[in-house]
Amino acid sequence: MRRAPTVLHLDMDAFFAAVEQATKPSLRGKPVVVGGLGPRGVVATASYEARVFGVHSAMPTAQARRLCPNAAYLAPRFGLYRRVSEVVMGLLRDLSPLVEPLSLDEAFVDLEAGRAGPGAGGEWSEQRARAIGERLRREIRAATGLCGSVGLAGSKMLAKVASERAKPDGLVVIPPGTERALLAPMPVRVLPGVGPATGQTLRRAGIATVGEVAEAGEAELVRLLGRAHGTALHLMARGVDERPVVAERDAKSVSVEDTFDTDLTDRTRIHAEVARLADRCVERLRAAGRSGRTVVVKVRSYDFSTLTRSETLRGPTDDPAVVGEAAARLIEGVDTTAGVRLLGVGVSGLADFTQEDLFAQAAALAPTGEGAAVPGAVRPPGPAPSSEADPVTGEAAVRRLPPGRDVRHARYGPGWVQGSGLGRVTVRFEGPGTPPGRVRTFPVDDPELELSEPLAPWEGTGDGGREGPGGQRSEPATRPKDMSSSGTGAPAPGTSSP
DNA sequence: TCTGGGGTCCTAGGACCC
DNA sequence: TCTGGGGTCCTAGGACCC
Repeated sequence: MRRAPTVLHLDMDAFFAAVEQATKPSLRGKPVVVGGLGPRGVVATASYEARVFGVHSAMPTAQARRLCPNAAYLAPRFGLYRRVSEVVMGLLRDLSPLVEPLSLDEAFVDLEAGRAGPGAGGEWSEQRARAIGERLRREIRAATGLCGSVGLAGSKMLAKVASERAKPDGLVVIPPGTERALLAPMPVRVLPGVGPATGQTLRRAGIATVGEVAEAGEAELVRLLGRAHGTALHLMARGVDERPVVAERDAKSVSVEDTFDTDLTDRTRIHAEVARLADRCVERLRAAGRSGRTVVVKVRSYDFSTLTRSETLRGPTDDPAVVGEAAARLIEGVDTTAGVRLLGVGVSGLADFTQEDLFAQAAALAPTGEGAAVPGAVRPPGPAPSSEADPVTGEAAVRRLPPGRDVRHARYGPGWVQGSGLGRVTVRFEGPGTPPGRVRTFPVDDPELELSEPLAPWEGTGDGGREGPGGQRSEPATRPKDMSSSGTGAPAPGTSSP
């Protein structure tokens, strides 16, 4: 256990919603809900203004609308969130090479592994860690305009507990030595790995607080929860957490899934959807430069019961045809007559692309390497099939103009879709660097209106010259060493640069 | 208007092998 | 001629996390 609080946990505040507010000035200070907007959507993130009404993550969007009808309901813009996340993670890597991202908006940092660690800069102390955390928060705000909360402690678990207590927009240190007393009265749910089911099991055993878990004894916990879970919990409850911060690991599986607005029963349609999902899955697999051996099909029924069927190939593949055929075989064996609300296709048992190459080479050299007989052995050279071309139905058109979507009008410049329907679309014309903008309504097929790429909080809308995606180098020049004393608190509007 | 989408890890049983 | 064990792989399901 560390003697100084040098494990840092960063958690961005209401991340998706905050990015939306940073790039849509009219939404600042207002309730914003980001998530699925369809009949079966759920909330991904609610802004703090929306949380006041009881809206929270994982809540059905329909329920959120009842609780907070006046919020702005927006479809997620993952590409933009990823770009903002990369800037934030870059700031973390300036603190230490040992950064472990947990998601787009969360990461651990091992400060002791940093350049400023012992050997380079002397002893660690609470004061020193706190100063680094506060500076980080200023840098994040200066670079992105967003708030992040920081927790500092002697272990991952406690650092996370600390950042939770720091929210919103704060910093909390849990000095090593104080953790056990701090944890004892807290509910078991704060322990990582304790969810609804484990919480229930513990409650039935008369265990409600972390202190009671600590007193329960390892044997009892193992009996209740199984070997791995029981021993882990026993340690955590006493504040013992030696898990190291580990820089990002390779993914172990890739999967895609779709929930349908209404349940599917038609067999032909189900097969077509599985084929589409297989293609999308392989696209992602290839983009990651990986291949995999096990193909998984997932089916969620009308009653929410879920099953999976899997098949392991003789060798890893990234061939869309091979994955598609395996998925088709697997779905063939599932009774879907009662209705299907979700379908998914995944690939696991991932291998590096290089290994796949060797395998493919070996197979290609084999005398009569029949592709079908040796699944995954041979990949035809063609490109991965592109995903389905959307038919230009009315429904599809609406799908492409979901609330929040970036558009651009030839006369009025960049803006975002506030709503659409009945052949019309309402657009608010504003951007990261502008004051709150006005709303105008157009026919959905207005030739002067086109889809456009998101602007990041630090990208001014200026004279409207849109460069499109790929402006990697137009990212803010993040130089935290130079910026540490110049945090103005506002994102640079950057209106002067073309 | 009940319940998204992307993951991770663990358990357990059966097959198969030594 | 029998109740023996252990390891690994595969499949399926479940809990949990963000």
